[in-house]
Amino acid sequence: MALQLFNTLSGKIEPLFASDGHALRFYCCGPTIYDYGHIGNFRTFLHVDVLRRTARLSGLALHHVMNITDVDDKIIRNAAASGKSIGEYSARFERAFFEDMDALGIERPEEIARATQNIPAMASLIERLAAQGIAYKTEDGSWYFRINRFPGYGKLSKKDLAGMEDGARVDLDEYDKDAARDFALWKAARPEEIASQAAWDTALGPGRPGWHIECSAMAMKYLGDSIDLHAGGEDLMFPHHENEIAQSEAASHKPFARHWFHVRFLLVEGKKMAKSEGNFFTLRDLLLKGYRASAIRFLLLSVPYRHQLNFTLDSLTESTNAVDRLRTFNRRIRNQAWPDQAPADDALLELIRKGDAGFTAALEDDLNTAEARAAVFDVLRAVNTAADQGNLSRMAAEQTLALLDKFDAIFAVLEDHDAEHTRAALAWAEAEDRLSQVAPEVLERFGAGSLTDAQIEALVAERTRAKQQRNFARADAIRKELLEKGILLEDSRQGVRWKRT
RNA sequence: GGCGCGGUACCCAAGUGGUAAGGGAGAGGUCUGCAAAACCUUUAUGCGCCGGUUCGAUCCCGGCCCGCGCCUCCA
Repeated sequence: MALQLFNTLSGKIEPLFASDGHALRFYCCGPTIYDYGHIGNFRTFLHVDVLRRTARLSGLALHHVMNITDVDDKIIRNAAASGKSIGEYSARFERAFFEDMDALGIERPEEIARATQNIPAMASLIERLAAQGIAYKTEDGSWYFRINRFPGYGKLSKKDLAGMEDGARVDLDEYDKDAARDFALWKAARPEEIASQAAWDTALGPGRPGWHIECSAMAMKYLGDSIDLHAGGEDLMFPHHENEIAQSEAASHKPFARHWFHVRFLLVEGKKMAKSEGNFFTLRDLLLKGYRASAIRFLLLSVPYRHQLNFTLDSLTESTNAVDRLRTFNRRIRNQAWPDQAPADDALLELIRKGDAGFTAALEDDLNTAEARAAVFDVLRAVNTAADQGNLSRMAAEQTLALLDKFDAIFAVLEDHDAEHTRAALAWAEAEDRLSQVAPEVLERFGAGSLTDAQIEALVAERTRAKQQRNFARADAIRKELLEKGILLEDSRQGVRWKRT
């Protein structure tokens, strides 16, 4: 069974396929690097990541391009305010963006396309539109797209142009363009933009590209006139993606993207998480409060992409516990030797097989991550029960591990890298003089003077010796001391395990 | 006003025309030197409200109430 995915354009769930028979050519609108991203931004990239991983699970090869918008009004404004060029200003936010992507376990696309490195492609696309009279230049030297020359305008967002007549919301007199809905393709250079190195000399005249033309030009340059899939947050549907369609299809006279994928918003207290609302959390905020990167990933993926997710710190704690349970289970099954034979093995093997099939089927059914998760927990409980009763065979354990590997190829939370991401966030906070934002327990557990792994191991060994001598008072004292420093011990037949809480 | 989405147990959440997955939390229990982990039991005669279709609806249709998003930069 192939991956079935909701297509915003058709309004239906449709199979996703590579039209060239080789690789899925897909484009995802990336970040504008004027500031740190918040976790609402990353929700989109996380679900695009699951889409990537599921497509691969279904046998699709990928050619995924993501843009970086490294020139825009906010970048120009902030760069000017700090006396830097736009490149100097935005570099640190691009670095931070990829650090956050890594901490959240998001795979890199096959190609990253920076707007400022693709100006010629944008200029020539505008020239193609100008040659048809669809792009026109205004007195100040800017270029606009003439919407009434593209009859399909509104087909993606299902907007009726007749209901958006000129003058309805926009005062035409403020603009030097033919119709209020016409959107900017090229913005004529202003003096301060030349100072920030945010202007380019092209046949269109000095200036910089509009946001919409960036994506059209880069998608077509890297992936061709007609692409398989285009992804982004739901807010980009209109006008951004609508404008991309208009630009690309008006220029090429071919369908631009066959399949459109939109991820719905993350809410906070019932409202959209947004910079402008001030109700946002960055990944760094949360790591410095002591939440784990894996829990954030798991929470944001647990609600399917077509539903809004109301983010709360409580739900993040729940996710932490759920990830812990999965990790404990994974360690238990992976690190123990299981007998060749076990009673009731056929029934258990069948249950695992069903769980495995259910996991894949759920993902292939429009990326139903909630149901996929549930399939794994079903197996977890049954296998733990069998293991408790001595009824887990080596074969069943291997099948279980195969499912866990498949699960982790999508969810990517079983391997514990949380401490290193928290340490990195702490180092960043120190460098940025933001230590006041760090929760005390994070400082204690991960900051200077916190226990190293070797010190922990030594204490654990000392406690084991004390236990062997039946000096339980000393053993319990060590356990208590470690727990206060965020280290939880677990005794088992296979020895003592410890983990950070 | 136009377009789109949603209202399921204490919280998060899946789902189907035939009688409610899963996670978290709470309570009780088993196991263990004690813990932790794990397991067992337990928490919706009901899926926003009112009608309709049907042998039967949480799931289909109609109306209503509530919430969110887009219609302007925005993941």
